[in-house]
Amino acid sequence: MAIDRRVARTRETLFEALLELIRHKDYDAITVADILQQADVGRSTFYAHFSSKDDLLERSLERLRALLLSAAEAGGRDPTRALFEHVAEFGDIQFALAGGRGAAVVREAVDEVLAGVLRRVLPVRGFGGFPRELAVRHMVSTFNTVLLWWLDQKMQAPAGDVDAYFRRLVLEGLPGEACAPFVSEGLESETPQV
Amino acid sequence: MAIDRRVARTRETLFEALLELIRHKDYDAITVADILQQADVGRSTFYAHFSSKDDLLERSLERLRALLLSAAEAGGRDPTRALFEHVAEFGDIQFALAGGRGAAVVREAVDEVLAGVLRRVLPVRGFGGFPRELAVRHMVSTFNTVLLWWLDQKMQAPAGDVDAYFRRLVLEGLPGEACAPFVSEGLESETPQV
DNA sequence: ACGTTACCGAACAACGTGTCCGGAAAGTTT
DNA sequence: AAACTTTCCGGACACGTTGTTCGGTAACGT
Repeated sequence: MAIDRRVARTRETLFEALLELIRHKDYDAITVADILQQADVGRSTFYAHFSSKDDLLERSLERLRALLLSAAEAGGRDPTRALFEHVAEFGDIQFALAGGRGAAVVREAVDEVLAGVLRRVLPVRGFGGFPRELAVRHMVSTFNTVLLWWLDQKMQAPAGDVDAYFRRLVLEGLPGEACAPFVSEGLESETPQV
Repeated sequence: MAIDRRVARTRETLFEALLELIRHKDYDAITVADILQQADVGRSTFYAHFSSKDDLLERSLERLRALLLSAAEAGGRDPTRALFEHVAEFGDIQFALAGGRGAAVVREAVDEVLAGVLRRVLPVRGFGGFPRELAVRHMVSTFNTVLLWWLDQKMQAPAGDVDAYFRRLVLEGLPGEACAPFVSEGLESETPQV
């Protein structure tokens, strides 16, 4: 007994309705009624599948997570570049998600995925004095920063260049002269070993 | 004619009531009625001063912004260290703000303050191939990452060490060997000049 | 063709929001 | 201290959103 076509169709419709609405409205400003109208679905039907608007969003993010994970794994030794390229394909969707408050939720999802991948892949020790957790978080936040900057630039640069930016930021940082006078002192000071 | 003491007292009470509630509850889950009860203030009085709960939050953040700005400026050539030290003083408040969803709003405020300071201080060009905006964002997000990591660690390390971490991440990045195999290829590849 | 399951649509209570008002209380001015 | 001004209270109100319920109808699976 396979899944009833109706439930599959209804859920799919609701997923896409939410995404479509997020494109134009802040997530917080979207009501269940809006979703129902967009999806042309009855109220009781909605609550038969999802317990709330947030529930619907979470299920949607599960799909996003699966998408990103498979993209990263398909990238082999170059997972971040694969992610950037993947974003380039589904650009308008991601771009829509980048604005407004709903972005925070999506950002967290991306964070979660990336952190999960990194924790699985990275060595336990050997971060040159940096706590492992801090190193992981730094890579994740840098990736997110580069990605959001790229989206705000409407993805003018090719994905490969963007990935190169990301790598340079993580591995080499910003050139010292450029950051003066903001980050001026303590350059040669010893870093604490924890 | 100075400001009526009552209005000053009422607003102050409401500010602190919101902060106190944020310590224990998610910002989204806090209702106006909660604030009224906590502050022992009438409903109509609340709306005489603030147009909504979000309005109250924004005004609260204005105070936070002023606080951070003065702290950063007082730090002279070492503004980030001054910020870390300031957070260490008012630790429990900041720590409370770090959890839950309300954190996103506060994070944005910190972002805004830092980005403003950076944009005022940093040179227009000379980022070694990095777009200026990307460089600014990277510094801001790295600062936020280090700060949040520190708070999650319950601020065990001294502020000076944390600031050193921040500097090293921005100026030198993570050691290459540590990041392999995640960031493995393209190390010596030329970086695009935009 | 049959039984099963999902959908609709309307109604419902519960809750939160923002506004309005008259009377009481605290502040300010002379 | 008295008169004047402003704020506060607290209760009531209309409104929108949420999540649930139920009988009738349509679509599905076998």
